[in-house]
Amino acid sequence: MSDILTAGNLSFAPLYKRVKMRIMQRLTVGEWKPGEAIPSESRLTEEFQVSIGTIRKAIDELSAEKILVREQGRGTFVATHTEDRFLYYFFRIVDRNGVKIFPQSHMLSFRRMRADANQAERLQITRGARVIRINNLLKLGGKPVEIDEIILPAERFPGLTEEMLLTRSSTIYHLYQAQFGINVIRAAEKLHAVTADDETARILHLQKGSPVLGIARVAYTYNNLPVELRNSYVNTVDHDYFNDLGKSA
Amino acid sequence: MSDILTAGNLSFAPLYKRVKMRIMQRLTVGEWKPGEAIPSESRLTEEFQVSIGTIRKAIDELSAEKILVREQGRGTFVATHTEDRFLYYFFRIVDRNGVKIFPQSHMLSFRRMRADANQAERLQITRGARVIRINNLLKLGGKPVEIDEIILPAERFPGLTEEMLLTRSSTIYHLYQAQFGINVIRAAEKLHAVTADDETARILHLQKGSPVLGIARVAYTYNNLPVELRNSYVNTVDHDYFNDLGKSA
DNA sequence: TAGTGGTCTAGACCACGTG
DNA sequence: ACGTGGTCTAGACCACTAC
Repeated sequence: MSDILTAGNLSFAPLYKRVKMRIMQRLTVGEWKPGEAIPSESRLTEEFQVSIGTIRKAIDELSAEKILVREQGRGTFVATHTEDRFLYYFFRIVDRNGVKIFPQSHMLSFRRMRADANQAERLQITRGARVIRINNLLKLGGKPVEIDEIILPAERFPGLTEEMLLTRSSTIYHLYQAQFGINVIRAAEKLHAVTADDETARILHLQKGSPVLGIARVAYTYNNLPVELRNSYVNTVDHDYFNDLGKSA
Repeated sequence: MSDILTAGNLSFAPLYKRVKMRIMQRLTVGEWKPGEAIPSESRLTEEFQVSIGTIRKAIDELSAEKILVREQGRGTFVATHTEDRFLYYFFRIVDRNGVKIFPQSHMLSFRRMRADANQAERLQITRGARVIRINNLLKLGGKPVEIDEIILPAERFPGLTEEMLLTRSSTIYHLYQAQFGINVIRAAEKLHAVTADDETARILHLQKGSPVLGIARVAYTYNNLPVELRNSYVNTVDHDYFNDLGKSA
């Protein structure tokens, strides 16, 4: 990703890269929304006045980046945060047998506050800007496994209420998308082992002073724009964080 | 990867998939060795009697999987374990500022032994088969950060000696490749937080009972064949394990 | 049956690295 | 100057989905 495109200059980029960027632009402004089909390849040829091979190469890259999803015989769709996609890309906790199950989320608190220096820097907003802090407990198979502290820039989530989070039926990333048009497509995580503080230990049913896996995440939407901060602590007594290195998928 | 191909049946797979598999076959048997150039695309056209577009699509996938590396104007090469590649794909530890530096490895022990049930299962060998156990200490900027226990199936590493490991000048994956023709292309890791045992704490300059990040890795070569087991413990006081979710690269 | 994405071909021209 | 991979085109046919 770190090439001429992220640098902003695409005047001299290959045609298919420019087509790709024009498609991304239209996704960014919400012309084609998550779940919807984009125009067919042959229609895009007319629109962009390039050959179908060039269109295909642009879409190839976008679908490799999980921004678009192709379905033979049906069309090409803007990626949505279905449970599958969430489990596959953004939730890495597995049980001792390597099996991943869908977590149940329980909200512990919801509060509006101001960004401190660190949060502001990571979210690329000004210090003191309004943010929303959400604390969740995730259970797997009924057992408390992870606690999350989520920080959202309030400006990007206008009208977000506690009620909306309590009544949501699917993942929070799906809510960002459906309610605020924010499509999380990437996240960077830093993991470390720490001693659980007393409250964390209590909530995760661990003894005082137990080690937990800490995860600091920044989630991004199109154009590497940060939209969510998340600090998590995971009880890894019966679960692991799974990671596959060197895979393309 | 989990499609018709890994299932072994490729009679009805698309032509480019069959070409890809024929190329992989020749990599597996060592006809083209890491670092060497494979024949040019136009030469492969003659050899396989398919159009250049089909060859390109096959190579596209292999280079997306980091098995081949294209270099415009020069040719297409079998991927090698250079420092860059190692750092990028198989070494995830960064310092507090997110900067990755190349680790210095110090061998603590080298021993031949027999696989226990768990090792045998993960390496897909028979219980009691000969294995080699290597313990290394990794330092970053002179500070002890990670200890590794590496288990290798002896059969795949004939003639591996302590001496070879002590005198190697590059990464251990490079040694597997140069000395034994084994090219690690993928690894699966499970991470958890644990309390360091006393010896681990001592070696990593941690207080007794400190939390450390435990990593259990299985490394694979072509065709998902496991070739190395690795259990690591990382001092995450000044470092993190970095992971990028949802990226294609 | 019509429309979609998936495969495959054949050829032209460009950009790059090497001699 | 030559050979390499990179881009782009135009068209044919196949496989799948929906109506």
